[in-house]
Amino acid sequence: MKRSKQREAIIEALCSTTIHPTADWIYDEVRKKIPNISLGTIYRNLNLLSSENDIVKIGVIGEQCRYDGNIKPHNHFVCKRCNKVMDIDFEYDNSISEEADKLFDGDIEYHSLLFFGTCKDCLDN
Amino acid sequence: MKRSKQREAIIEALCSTTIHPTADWIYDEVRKKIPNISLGTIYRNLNLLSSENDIVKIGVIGEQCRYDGNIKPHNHFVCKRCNKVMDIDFEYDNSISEEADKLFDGDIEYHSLLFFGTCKDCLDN
DNA sequence: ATATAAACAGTAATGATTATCATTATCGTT
DNA sequence: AACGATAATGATAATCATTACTGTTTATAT
Repeated sequence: MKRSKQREAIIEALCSTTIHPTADWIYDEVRKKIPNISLGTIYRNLNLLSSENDIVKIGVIGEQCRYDGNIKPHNHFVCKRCNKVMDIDFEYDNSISEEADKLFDGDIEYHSLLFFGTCKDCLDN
Repeated sequence: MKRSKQREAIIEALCSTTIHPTADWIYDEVRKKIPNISLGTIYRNLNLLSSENDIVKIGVIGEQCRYDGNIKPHNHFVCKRCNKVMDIDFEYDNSISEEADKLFDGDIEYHSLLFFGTCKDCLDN
């Protein structure tokens, strides 16, 4: 894998925020520094980086895929009303993948735990 | 909500299998009984039923959304190689949504726990 | 400096899902 | 049993996030 300033800018944008952005958001953000970057480059690198486990592909929330620059194991809350994705600090056994792996007839590498509901902002409005 | 034989056939198809099918699979299945049913009807009803909590929308795996007729709380395993979705029998505390709700500044309704890895069939090939 | 392979920008294509709309089916009321 | 109100449907078009393609540029090893 060669270096590229585009890829570095994508990582920087992703790590600068906790909103768990979409490809579009990252595109807008990176264009401030590299105005002619292509949206295809954003997608190509997000896929490449997540396949290398340098970032986390959270999955499709609403219409678009969400990404996370924080690769430390943690869980997410998704607001069903506004589609906001937030980190959720919930102490539970993060080794459940390993435990499940022992019981499962196949190979379990990792897990994803998502909580769904309504965020405070939406409850207040 | 009025009855419709299309919706009933969709529920029947979904409950007849454990493969956690896509809308396309259900479309093919239901067409055996109702040959001129429309794909739009499949999508419309799957969305309606999941919003009424009569079925479960697992989410997008690979390219397409997967559904489950089994609404009893349970977890899923996703094979990253073949995109197969399987039920996984893993005993853990299903009340974590309620516990997380107490700690979270917002309203948590439910959670989704997905395990990712490689299934036995793929490991053998 | 040059070779070569990866990465890029720009654009077109793909394909799952949703929207539209005229028609049909359901169901409570008469 | 016919009626009226409205939910649901089939057929098709539209949407739009993501991926594929192609000719050009860039990084890096020799």
